Amino acid sequence: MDDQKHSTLDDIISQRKEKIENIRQLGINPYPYAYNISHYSKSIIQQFDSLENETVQIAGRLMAIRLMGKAAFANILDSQGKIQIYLNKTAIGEKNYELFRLLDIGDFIGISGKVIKTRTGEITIQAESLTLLSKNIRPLPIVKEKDGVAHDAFTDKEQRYRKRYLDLIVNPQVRDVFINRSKILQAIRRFFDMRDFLEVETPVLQPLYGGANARPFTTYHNTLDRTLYLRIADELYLKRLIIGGFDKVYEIAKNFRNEGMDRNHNPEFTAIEFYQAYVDYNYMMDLVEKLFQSVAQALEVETAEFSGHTIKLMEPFARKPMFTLFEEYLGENISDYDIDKLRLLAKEKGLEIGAKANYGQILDELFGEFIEPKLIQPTFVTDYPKAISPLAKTHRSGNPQIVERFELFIGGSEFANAFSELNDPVDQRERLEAQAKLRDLGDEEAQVLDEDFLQAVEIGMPPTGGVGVGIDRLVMLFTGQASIKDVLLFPAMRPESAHNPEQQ
RNA sequence: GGGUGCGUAGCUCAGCUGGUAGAGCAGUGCCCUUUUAAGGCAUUGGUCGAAGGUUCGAUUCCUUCCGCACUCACCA
Repeated sequence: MDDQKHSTLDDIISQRKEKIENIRQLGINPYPYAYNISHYSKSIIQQFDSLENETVQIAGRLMAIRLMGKAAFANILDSQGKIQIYLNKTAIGEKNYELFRLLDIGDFIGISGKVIKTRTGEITIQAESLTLLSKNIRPLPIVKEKDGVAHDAFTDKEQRYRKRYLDLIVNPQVRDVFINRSKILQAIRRFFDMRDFLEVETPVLQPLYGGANARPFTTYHNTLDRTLYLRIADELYLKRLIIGGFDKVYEIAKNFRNEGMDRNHNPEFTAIEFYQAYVDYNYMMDLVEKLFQSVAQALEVETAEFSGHTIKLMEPFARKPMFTLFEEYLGENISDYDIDKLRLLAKEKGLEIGAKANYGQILDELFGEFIEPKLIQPTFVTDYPKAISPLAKTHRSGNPQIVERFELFIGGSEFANAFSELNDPVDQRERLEAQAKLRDLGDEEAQVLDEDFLQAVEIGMPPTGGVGVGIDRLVMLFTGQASIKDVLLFPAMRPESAHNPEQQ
């Protein structure tokens, strides 16, 4: 017998193409146009008592075949989960059984049949008819499972990220993460819509970029014959809308930053920014706290497991001025330190500080090193140095070095950044001019002076509170994922160029 | 960017101090009409990430490069 067939990947693919021809010769279209579904796997299992012996029609992907001569069990995966089907030659007929023998794991099929329980008690659909819905020609990773333990699971992270469709087919817990991501986005939109915020869209392609300290992506518009930048933040456009008279606006959008990639950073990431007229950062703190809690409610959780800690989400978030935290964690009241004393303190604590660092930057370094990692439970840190906050209003206390700004920290990382927005046009111009000087001195992340934005502020901006929240990180918190790649369907990956040198 | 580790069949993994590779699953053929990591018998399948080097001989040792993970630094 020369029926043995090789099984390299190419062999398997050509075998499956032959099967497609065989199926066509049976008079069956391997790629039909539609199929009527009456139920999904999960609803059949949940409603078994009322569905027993009823006829249902389901469709999904064949994930396992246990063939026994003239009968077979198989598992079907649909959008809700898996269910077992049972077929035998007598019930489905000669021709359909012949078709079944030409099927492979990975094919889509439709099954019409009775809901039964097998001898071992598994809810099963006893097929009365079988319809091929789409033939697979490239083999899937095979994952087997017993007692909830997956065997030979598809675990290679690189392959999972590069071929997310396989990851989603084969790893059900991955599907859940992205379902939860969608629920989180829905909850956020509902939260702002209920409070009469207007959802807006502002440019991704910008002649100038601003609103954050970051390096941009650069692109080029042929008709305009000029360089454009991909947005690094929504801030300056959303403020123009507050100036334009919308009192409450929000935007959920991709930002692009031409910086490093690691488990907390992807070159494109999603953020929400929201602005409200006539309120200050205290009001916004309340709003952020309510936002997090309403997301928790939408997911029906009160805590989150994140970076090895149980985060309590439903209790009031701590609120502490930066200087108070310094006193708590470093045992020193540094509120009236000048730059030299700060520099000395940093040195004593063994922290390397660049020679050009200003007062605010040294303070920020100290904070990032000694305090930030210790802020595990949700904590609003308030009142930041002015030098690192060019868009925030000077503190009402009168200390000219401090602005009204807060950041929310959870599990040692930043989740939100907010200001009482600077609306004094003269002050704002001076601050952006100071940033421009930093740029001239070589700080690539310093902000660009946006003349149109300054003119807008000169037209008059009401007192305004503004907040930015990183959505990917929020999803990491609520889904317990340690890497941003696990909450992005298609995370940025370096090209696999080794096998395709032409693509370079 | 630095450090550590990894890259072997479609998938999951072995491969000891160098002698051109093995298993399970998937595939193929046969048996099997309530199985469930179904089972039984047989069987195919690999430029061992890429390129150089050492060697009579490299999956194994060395160098460089590519990719991924972890980690430190930086950033949201």
